Amino acid sequence: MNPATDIPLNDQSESKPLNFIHQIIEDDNAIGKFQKRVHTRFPPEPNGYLHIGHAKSILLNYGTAVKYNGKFNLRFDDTNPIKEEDEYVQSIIEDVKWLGADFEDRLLYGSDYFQKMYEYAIQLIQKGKAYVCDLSAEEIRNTRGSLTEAGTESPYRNICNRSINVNLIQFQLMKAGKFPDGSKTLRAKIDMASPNLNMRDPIMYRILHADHHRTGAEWCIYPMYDWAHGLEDSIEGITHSLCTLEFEDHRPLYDWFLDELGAYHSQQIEFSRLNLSYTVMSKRRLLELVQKKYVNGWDDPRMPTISGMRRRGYTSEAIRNFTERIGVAKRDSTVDVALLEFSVREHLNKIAPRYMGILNPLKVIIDNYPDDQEEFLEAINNPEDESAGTRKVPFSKEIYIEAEDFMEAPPKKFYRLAPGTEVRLRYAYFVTCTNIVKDDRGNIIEIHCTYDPATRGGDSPDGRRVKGTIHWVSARHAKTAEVRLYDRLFTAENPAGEKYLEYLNPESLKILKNCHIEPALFENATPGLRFQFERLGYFCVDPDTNDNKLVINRTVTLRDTWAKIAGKQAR
RNA sequence: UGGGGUGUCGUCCAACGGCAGGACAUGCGGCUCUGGACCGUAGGAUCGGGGUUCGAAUCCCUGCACCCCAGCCA
Repeated sequence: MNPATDIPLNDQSESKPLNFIHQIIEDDNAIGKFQKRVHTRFPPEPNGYLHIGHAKSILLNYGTAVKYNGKFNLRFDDTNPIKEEDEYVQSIIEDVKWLGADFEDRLLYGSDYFQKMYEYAIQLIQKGKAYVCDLSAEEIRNTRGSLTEAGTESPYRNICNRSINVNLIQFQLMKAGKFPDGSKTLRAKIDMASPNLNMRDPIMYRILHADHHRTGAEWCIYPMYDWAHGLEDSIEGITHSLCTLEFEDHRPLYDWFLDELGAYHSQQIEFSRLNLSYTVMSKRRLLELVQKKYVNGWDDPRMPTISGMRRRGYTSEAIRNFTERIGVAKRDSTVDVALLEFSVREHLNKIAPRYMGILNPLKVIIDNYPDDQEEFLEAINNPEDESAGTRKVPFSKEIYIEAEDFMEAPPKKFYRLAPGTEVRLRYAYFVTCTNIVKDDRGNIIEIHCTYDPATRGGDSPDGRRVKGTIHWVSARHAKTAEVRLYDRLFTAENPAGEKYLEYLNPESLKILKNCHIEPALFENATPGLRFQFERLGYFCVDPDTNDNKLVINRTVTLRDTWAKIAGKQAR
């Protein structure tokens, strides 16, 4: 700490340019606005699971609070009982915590302020700035005007028709449940001719005889977003109220309410939401994918949800690094999913222990290896982390290798096993392919090799070199696992529009039931374990795992240079 | 055609009147018991047209393109 400022010195703020929001904050602090206080919040509606776009917002809000030694609230914006559920509240709390955004004891609910909001509404009515309107939903729509034409005033708008006292009584009767749903609203009296549609006497309260997940049947009038949100920020003393671009048009209304009430006034700042290539990010569409079973729930590893990514094996640190890299701005943008995957690989490379596992097995018999012999060869657990140590991997006469690592007629630059070629079995021996066994239809069933005993451990005493090193698992010692391979959910870079379902990737999930893994992994395999299958990618143990079945998810593949070369050769 | 926003490498973000830079992606090379990781290297951008200025991505004018808004959703 710097004793003069109490600000942590470890951040890189001098070296990195400020994003535009932090620039605003520093300008604010320079003139002493908010007494140099910074207090942010993440205000989700509990009507769905959080996705990576929310992660951007959470980490921006939390990171901003940390950077300026401020506070961060988690506040549920739960003003619409029809759409909201406790299940969503619980999942959101879990996700925010998992991301590392610490809201301390400030787990808050907009619904806790309903009484206060009600009292504020009475204040506005008393000021002559709000009125009860009997127009139906359709009538309100018809009198709102259009983008280019002014609206017309409600007949209930003017005090000549309805005195302040009558409005007050009507509003109290609304709250008391005397009217059916949709029969009346409380509206702000602003300007039906405003070019900003949000200012055309916006609705503050609607009647909804619905049970709320927290307040039950206590209320039958519920505040609208524009009315509620600024008050929630105000009540909590939020300084910088960060939201996405589509609320820019709402800022004049946000300001109007707070100014008319003379209430504490936080500053709304808008930034552009995150779009990611090859996926969809709207709650509506994610809900549809879940409800129509295109995926297996909100936490399906193909989903861009926080819970899906967690199940897929992504780390919160990787997601944090990703959101750092993408920055914050106001222009519409679609981030390449490759950047996310890079962040995931980068972190997993440092922390994931390595194991060997065979996804598509091909049996290899080492003819000159003694039938009953077995030995245990030393393997490095993580070349990026010496403290991860080593382990012993069993070896025997019959092993499995990856079917893709053998070709009868190899193309140029294929550095793997082929008739007559020698490769290294990782941490084991050099082997040379001597024979191929096929079935009646010509499919390769197994291959035969000879090994060089002098190369034990993988080094040749005579200094001869091999181009390729492949992974393997001893057949006798192998354990079986189900491996789920995930690919992008959509085939289109931007699956936009109403026909987005047409771009669903039919190959986004492939289940391999006969995978062979080394015993050390089997012993350590508890759900959530993240590891690398050497040469294949990063994987994790899925919670579907039980005593009878080990289920493994592929998180992300390793960069595959050979696939690129092979792809070019095919073209 | 009202109002509010936004235009910089393929993508995302910087440059705050003074050499357009970084990351990812891509190409090439090196290294390697993971064709991984890592290292090096190359190509690649200021929406158009005017103007101000010694000097413009940045300021002014003028076009153009894209996004958002007519829920008793948030």
